[in-house]
Amino acid sequence: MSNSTEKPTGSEPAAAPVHRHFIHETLARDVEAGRHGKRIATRFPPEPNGYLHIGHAKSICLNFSMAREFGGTCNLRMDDTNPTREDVEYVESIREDVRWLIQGWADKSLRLKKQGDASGVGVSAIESPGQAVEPFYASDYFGALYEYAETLIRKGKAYICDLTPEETEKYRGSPDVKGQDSPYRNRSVEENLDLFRRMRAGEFKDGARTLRAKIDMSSPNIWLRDPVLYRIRHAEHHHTGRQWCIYPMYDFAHCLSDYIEGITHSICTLEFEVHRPLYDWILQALELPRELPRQYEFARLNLGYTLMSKRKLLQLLQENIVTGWDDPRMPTLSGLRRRGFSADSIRKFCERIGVTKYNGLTDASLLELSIREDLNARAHRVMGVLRPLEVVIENYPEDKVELLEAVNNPEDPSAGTRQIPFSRVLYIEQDDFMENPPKKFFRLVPGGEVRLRYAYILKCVGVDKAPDGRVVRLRCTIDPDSKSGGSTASRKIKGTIHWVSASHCVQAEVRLYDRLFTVEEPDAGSNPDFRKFLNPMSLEVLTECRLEPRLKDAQPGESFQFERLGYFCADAKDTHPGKPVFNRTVTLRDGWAKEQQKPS
RNA sequence: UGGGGAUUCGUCUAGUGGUAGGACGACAGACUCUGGAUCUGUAAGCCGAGGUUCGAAUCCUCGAUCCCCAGCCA
Repeated sequence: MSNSTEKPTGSEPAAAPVHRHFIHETLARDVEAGRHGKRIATRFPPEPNGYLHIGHAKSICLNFSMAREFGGTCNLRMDDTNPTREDVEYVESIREDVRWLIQGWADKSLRLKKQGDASGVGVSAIESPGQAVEPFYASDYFGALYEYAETLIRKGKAYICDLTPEETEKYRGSPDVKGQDSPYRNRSVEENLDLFRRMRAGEFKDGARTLRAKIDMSSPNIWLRDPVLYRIRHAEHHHTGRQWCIYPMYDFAHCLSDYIEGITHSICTLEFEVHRPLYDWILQALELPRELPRQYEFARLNLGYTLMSKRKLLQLLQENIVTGWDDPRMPTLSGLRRRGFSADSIRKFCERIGVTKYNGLTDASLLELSIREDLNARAHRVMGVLRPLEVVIENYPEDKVELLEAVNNPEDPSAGTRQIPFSRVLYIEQDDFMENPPKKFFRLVPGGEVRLRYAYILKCVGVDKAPDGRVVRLRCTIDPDSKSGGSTASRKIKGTIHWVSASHCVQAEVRLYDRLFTVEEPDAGSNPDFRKFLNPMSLEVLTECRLEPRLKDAQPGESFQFERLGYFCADAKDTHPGKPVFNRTVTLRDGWAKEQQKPS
């Protein structure tokens, strides 16, 4: 929340935060009006058919922040009504990702349920330690849902339809052509009940019949043209096994799951706006005793240079374009985590982008800002040379080693200092030396000087080349009085570069990640093949990197700033004791790169 | 051309009849032993046309453009 813009009245402090998005305002109004006994209960209802991505994070943050703000609850619920696409692998990843994202922030609002309980009553996971808990499952309510369906039949508000899928489509009409009533629309309650029970008993094949709501085939809203409520699927369900061969559709299951769990505000994305009349119709048709939940819609996240559809992300994986759901180039929470994004930075990002009904395209720089901001404050600075160029200091004794003091984080004095070894042979970055430098290049050039970070001023006195002309070694000298903190240390030198001592450094693999696509909207347009826009440079693996000694002990997942280069984290999977592998999370802002891009 | 939504700097977002503000990005400068961080400054916007009003981003009318809906997916 930003600060109030209101002027203080008298000696009173400024008023409470004023920037509230429309969902927040709705909830505040409902609490004010005493709806639901002033209670707020939201839910995050992913379908376990893929991994959670940054778009889900927006929804998670929204739902949990509302629960948090109003002292309410937020249920984690698997929206698992389609057995053919769902899997326990996804259930587990979703649990982990949600927990990771909200940990220490909204975990008090999180509601799970006692293992095996199907009542829809939640428990606080952190307030009931030791208790076996699990997410809510829409599939836990299949029994209750079935009863509601029979109730609807008895009320004459639903019927069994024998139309084939193709016929059903034809009868439905099109947006500007009214539908026609199904010939089975006026079956008796008794016949409907009998048929429905036999559907459940497994007497019919997949697709042979459906249960449909009896609403209005001439409605301008297609979702009100007798929508299918139940379909036959002889399939094993990841949570209910072989217990059922009929499964409820989303529209039937979702509103009722909300009702069963006592959800007050059912927040979803814009594409469900046209379903809202159906959400309300089902709940009202059942004439339920308790106050009903209501659905609200917000715009899903679109982020530049990436994809935000589970189907397309799965395609990337199946075509081996990425290595898995947690490939650091993926916009999944597991991918971002592995890339080095903190939960904090993602929450900050979600707060920054706001919540509206405008379907926009969020600039990727906003996400980069969030992680840079976070890591700038927290990450320890280290020196690492990605593409080494050997430097021999001719006026430095061969057997001498000095330990130089370096600060761990200039943004945080409490992070302390460390000692780094300096010796006659060093590595510097190939990019930090140029024989024929362009204007404004102020690093090392033949005959020129540069400051070695935390060490001496270095002068290049000779360049050794391979037969092919490639520079293989720099012969240099140091100004012995120029040691950081020394007598002539304050001599002004334009450039400062990083380095490592050749005999002390650790060799490591570093993976340089870049955006996955070359265009902002790889899936824009009617039928685009987003693979055409894959960025061939989205991953570059460097195996000859030389890092300062302390990095040998980097812990999996630990983040650092490699000075002048960017933020890197030790890969959680491939880092082994003494043998780290680093992922570049994000580069530092690079004024030099910008300078180079300028036309001239 | 049926229905449902949306439209404010390049991007995201405030504003609810009374000076269009913030953030990112861009640009310029200061500072800097990270071309980082930090600081300062600059440019940049109400989809359009009418109307109501002393006064309109805001209210009314008519247009324009974009998104969503014709799964027995969610």
